[in-house]
Amino acid sequence: MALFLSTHQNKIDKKGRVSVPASFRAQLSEESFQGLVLFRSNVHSCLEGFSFSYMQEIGSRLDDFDLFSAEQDDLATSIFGTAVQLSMDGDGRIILPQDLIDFASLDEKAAFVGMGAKFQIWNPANFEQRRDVARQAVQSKGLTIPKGVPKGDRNE
Amino acid sequence: MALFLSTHQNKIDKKGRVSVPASFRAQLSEESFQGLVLFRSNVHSCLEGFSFSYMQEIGSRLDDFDLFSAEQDDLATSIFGTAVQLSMDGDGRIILPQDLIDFASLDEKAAFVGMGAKFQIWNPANFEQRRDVARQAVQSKGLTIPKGVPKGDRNE
DNA sequence: GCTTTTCCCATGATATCCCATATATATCCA
DNA sequence: TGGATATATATGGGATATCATGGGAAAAGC
Repeated sequence: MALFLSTHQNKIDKKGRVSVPASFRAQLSEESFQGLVLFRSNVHSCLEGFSFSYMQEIGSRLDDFDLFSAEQDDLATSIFGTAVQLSMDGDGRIILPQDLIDFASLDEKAAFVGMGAKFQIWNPANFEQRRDVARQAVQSKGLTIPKGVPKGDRNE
Repeated sequence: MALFLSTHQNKIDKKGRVSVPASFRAQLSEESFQGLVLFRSNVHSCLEGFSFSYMQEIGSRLDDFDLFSAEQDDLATSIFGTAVQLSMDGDGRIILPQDLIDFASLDEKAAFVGMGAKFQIWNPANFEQRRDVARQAVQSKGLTIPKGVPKGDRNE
């Protein structure tokens, strides 16, 4: 499973290209499809990035809903209908579609933020505020990571 | 299994032709039959699009209903009875039958909406409303993608 | 005959590929 | 240790391929 770590700021050139951080590429390179999937965050004005196989995993889980059920339809519309599949060029760059650039208020720089199994893409200035808010929330609420469930009992 | 992602708007020319989005074509090209199956949605005023092999999957799921039951008869009629099999020309275009154009209220543009294993074709304006409704439903009902729980152990 | 469908080619926009360069990091050898 | 060389990364730009779309010619149906 991919593990995206740390924050990297890369430039968006005038063709709309951004280099995916090399360490993220290393995580994605284990994939059969050399690329990634982006969609709009439901919470923040940022983009969320996943490996292609993670989307396939979501796709097969959606298959467990009844076909044509309202739940399946709503989820598939809001997840797959708004996702964008991007391939990387030989130098590890993707082209950000204009509507996603607008959604995340990106201009000349994009901050790639590792979130473990996924990552986010932020306008660097907006992310600094978000990071401060998140850190305060963790402190004030005393948030912790739940302890590990034995491997055999996990929902994976 | 095919995985249809993202939303693409393509023009319907005066011959009734529409380009199937290139990424959808790539998914369909793995199929033995180079084409797709369309039928009327039972829920929305849009068209449902499937690969031929996924139609076979639907057929086998329908077999789980009692043969000759009223439900099986209704579903089979509304799905298979209205389905059309369309082939693509050398440039990846299909010709939409007039009755399907009318059913989905299509005019000069068609929005191809990826839904994972299937896709939908919408009038772009109608889809924007549908997308907003779906997003609200996901948030208000708290819908999430279920974790991969073994089939018998679910709380559904 | 005429209409409708299928096939083929042209075109502009865009994405992709390929190579060049700058900068940073790592490696090596005296 | 220190300096030189090699490697990896990010970025820029030009050449090429792909895609969506339009239109015409050939083929098929009525």
